[in-house]
Amino acid sequence: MAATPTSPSPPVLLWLRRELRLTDNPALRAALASGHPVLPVFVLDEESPGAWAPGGASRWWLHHSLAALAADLRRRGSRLVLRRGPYATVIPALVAETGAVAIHAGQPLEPWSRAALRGLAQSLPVRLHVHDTALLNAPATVRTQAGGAYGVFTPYARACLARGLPPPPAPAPDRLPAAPAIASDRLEDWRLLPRRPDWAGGLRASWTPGEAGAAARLAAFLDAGLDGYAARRDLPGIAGTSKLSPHLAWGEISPGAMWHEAAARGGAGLGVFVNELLWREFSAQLLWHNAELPSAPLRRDFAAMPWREDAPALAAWQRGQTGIPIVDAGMRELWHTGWMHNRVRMVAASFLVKHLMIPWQRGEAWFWDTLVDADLATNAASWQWVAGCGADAAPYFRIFNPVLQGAKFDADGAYVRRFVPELAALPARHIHAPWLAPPAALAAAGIRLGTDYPAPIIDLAAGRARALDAFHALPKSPA
DNA sequence: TTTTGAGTTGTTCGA
DNA sequence: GTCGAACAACTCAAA
Repeated sequence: MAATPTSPSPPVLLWLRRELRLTDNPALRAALASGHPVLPVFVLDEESPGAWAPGGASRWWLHHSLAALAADLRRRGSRLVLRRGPYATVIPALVAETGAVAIHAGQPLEPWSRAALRGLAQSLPVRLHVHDTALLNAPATVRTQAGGAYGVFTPYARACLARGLPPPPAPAPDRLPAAPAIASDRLEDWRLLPRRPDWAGGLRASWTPGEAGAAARLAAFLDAGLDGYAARRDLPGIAGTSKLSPHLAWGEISPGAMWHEAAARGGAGLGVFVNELLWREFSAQLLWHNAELPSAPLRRDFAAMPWREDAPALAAWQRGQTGIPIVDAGMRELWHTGWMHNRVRMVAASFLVKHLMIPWQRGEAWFWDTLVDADLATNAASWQWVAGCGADAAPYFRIFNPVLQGAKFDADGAYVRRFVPELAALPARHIHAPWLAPPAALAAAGIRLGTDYPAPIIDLAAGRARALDAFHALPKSPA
């Protein structure tokens, strides 16, 4: 046989987006199974039509997650390629540049990403294989007996639980067959990290982005045991939640792996913990079936709601200067750490949309920018739920009283003290309503209301009454 | 097709 | 201080 120059075997592209992990990654496994060299790529797309570009906190997270992933790949003889631009131009260019014979990607859940992939599937000269990487159950596969999509959580969860445990997570490969080297952007050049000012100090102190950080977080959470989870997860002053949400948001860990490890440990809180995973999936399938979820109320009659645009009140809420301690503590926790305890999210969100009657989309946008766990589906579905216009929404009269919520879930005031230090010296019985504290108590704590800490920007009872009136005035039953 | 039971997370008021 | 009822009506999901 005549000697012919051997051309390098053409690669397959492993297109990673929100599955920044090597463990339990169906797209990676399929790419490896193809027998071709695997070229992992991440494309930062902030330009596709309708794109929700990552917010500030998410960009910080993404930078460190990509750095961790690149290191994990290097250790396995591979190299992560970074490119920036619209999927519709960057992906075809990568195919042409590398001679790739196929692409393996995760199934996107955001409407704009789905649209981009649909277009690519039509136009690419090679096959685009899409794998379910983000959810326990692909949205299209969970249907009511009538064939429709679920709009109520409990029956949705029942249907998911009937399927039982997902398959065990696949381990990360030891090595990836290297593809020919091509140019990559430098991560630093993407300028995902804040500078001038560098506001990320609290984030660095709170989080370890990346697959290893996710695994360590899960292990620490499960080491503490699931037994008290159902009650402890509601207390913002203690470490009672898993804090895995940002890792899940970027796919550094799979929900299936979380379920498996939690089930292996067992504990009375297991069911509640799995339900939290299913809430994430419920939101994802709501977005899957309602592309307008992030912008328009699911219940159309809410279009008539007399929302108030109130820039000063919105700014006070964003900065944690409303004069309502539990709200301000939550908003400051968010600002400093990129995360807010779930219970406090509900209270702070309810205060914005009910007491202040500011459109839920303003809160959604702020959370999108400041949360390290920002997820399009969860964020939109949760804000709509609080506002009362979402799926399975709270009854209109369910308006959180932030004073009662504080007294109930932060009884000793530890949470408020941590994030609103100017109130730290107030005794617990006054800390959630300093405007009701006797002047002597305020003086003893060194607090001048209106100077050291704001007076409430709204009378809680009046705000509640105004919201109830507005809900009553809504036209009944949508047209 | 009709019926039936149920629906994450709350607050207030009055007995 | 505690407890139960009221707060609307509607939609969903399954039998």
